[in-house]
Amino acid sequence: MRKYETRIQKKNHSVILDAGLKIFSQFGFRGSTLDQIATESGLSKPNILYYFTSKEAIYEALLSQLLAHWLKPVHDINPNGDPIEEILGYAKHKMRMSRLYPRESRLYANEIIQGAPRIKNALTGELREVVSTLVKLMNKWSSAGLIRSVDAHHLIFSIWAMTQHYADFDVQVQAVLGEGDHFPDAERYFEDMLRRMLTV
Amino acid sequence: MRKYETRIQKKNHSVILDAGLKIFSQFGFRGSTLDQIATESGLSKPNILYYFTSKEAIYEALLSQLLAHWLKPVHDINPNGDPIEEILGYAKHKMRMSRLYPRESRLYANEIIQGAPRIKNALTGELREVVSTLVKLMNKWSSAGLIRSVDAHHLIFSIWAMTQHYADFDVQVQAVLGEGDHFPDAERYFEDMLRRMLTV
DNA sequence: AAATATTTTTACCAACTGGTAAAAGTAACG
DNA sequence: CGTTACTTTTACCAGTTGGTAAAAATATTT
Repeated sequence: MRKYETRIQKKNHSVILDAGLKIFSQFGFRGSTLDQIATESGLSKPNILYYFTSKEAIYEALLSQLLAHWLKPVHDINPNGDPIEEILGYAKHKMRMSRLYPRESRLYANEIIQGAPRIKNALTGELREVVSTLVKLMNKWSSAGLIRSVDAHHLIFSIWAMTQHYADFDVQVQAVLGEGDHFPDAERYFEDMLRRMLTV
Repeated sequence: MRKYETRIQKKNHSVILDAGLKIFSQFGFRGSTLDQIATESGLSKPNILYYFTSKEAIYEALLSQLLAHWLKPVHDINPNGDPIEEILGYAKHKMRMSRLYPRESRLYANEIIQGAPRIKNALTGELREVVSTLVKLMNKWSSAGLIRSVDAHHLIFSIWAMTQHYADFDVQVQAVLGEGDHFPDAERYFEDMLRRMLTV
């Protein structure tokens, strides 16, 4: 018997996930085919099914990492730090993730737009929980007069909406502004917006 | 010979477009099938292809209305009106459209996320043009000291991002906030945000 | 180098896909 | 009511889809 995971397994596993990410993020689950993933990964279709039991298994392996990935920066928020800087830090972190991981963002967007059929439980579970905690913290801050009194839920939604927009609607942004990196300007605008919203 | 469009044609044409909107907005172009549209519309597949030459023709008929539809409220902006109220009016109008036409919003989102393969020309053409005009107007307003000086392009993006978020990510919003109509709160938050951003 | 475990390829398949041809059915006009 | 124009159904097809079985090829261990 061999070890649990061989070199080859480790490599092909990640090659397939990477190809899957590229294809699924572009076409959604139903619109993607194993043949596309096979071509993209340089492996044959049956070879892919040697590593993953099905097309769905690849997709779910990708999805399962996603939510945790997006929620990680929430946990970096320090309840004892300076409120405005903590929220701004979170927003900036999220924006940076949109720049660095646009495919992940689009995969998530596709899943949500299509009704989140395979992730709804995580949304009403983990996501709701995390948001609830964050909302309580923000409300505590605003009660203490440290930030302006705003609807914390919708503040969070606006952070998500803005940051994800630059990843998911990249084509549109590029069409309007021309090609190039527009994140620096976006970040400046966004920081200004949040400071205005939160400064008492 | 008959008239150009019979009753039956008119009805089935719209029945098919409505079914197509529902299916395409949920699965994107590649992920949708004629059989789904057939089932949804209550017509047989060949019958659908009697009214539209192909699956793509249905999709493009839907797309062709979309951009104009989204841009209509921009043209209601009155350059001689009160700047803040004009921008707010636009934002509110856009938000209302997200509530009333979530399927259209999702269809558009799907198309953009997937790289806008059949609409890119319209983005670099009409959309860019309209945005450019609006940006000039906003810059004039801020030069005249009527609104705060902000990056007009990113202000527009933030309006789009926020409004579309409530349509496209509806499942997520419902998962976090519970089921119900969250547009009133969203609109209140959004109005507050824009006033804060734009008031000198 | 033989034996064993792992990886890849080849050859398939049944279900589904977008689309067509032609016949049958229905509506409307004269 | 018969003719013509329009609509729908039936039967079909070639290409694609996710997936399998089994053999061939390659690594790894002993």
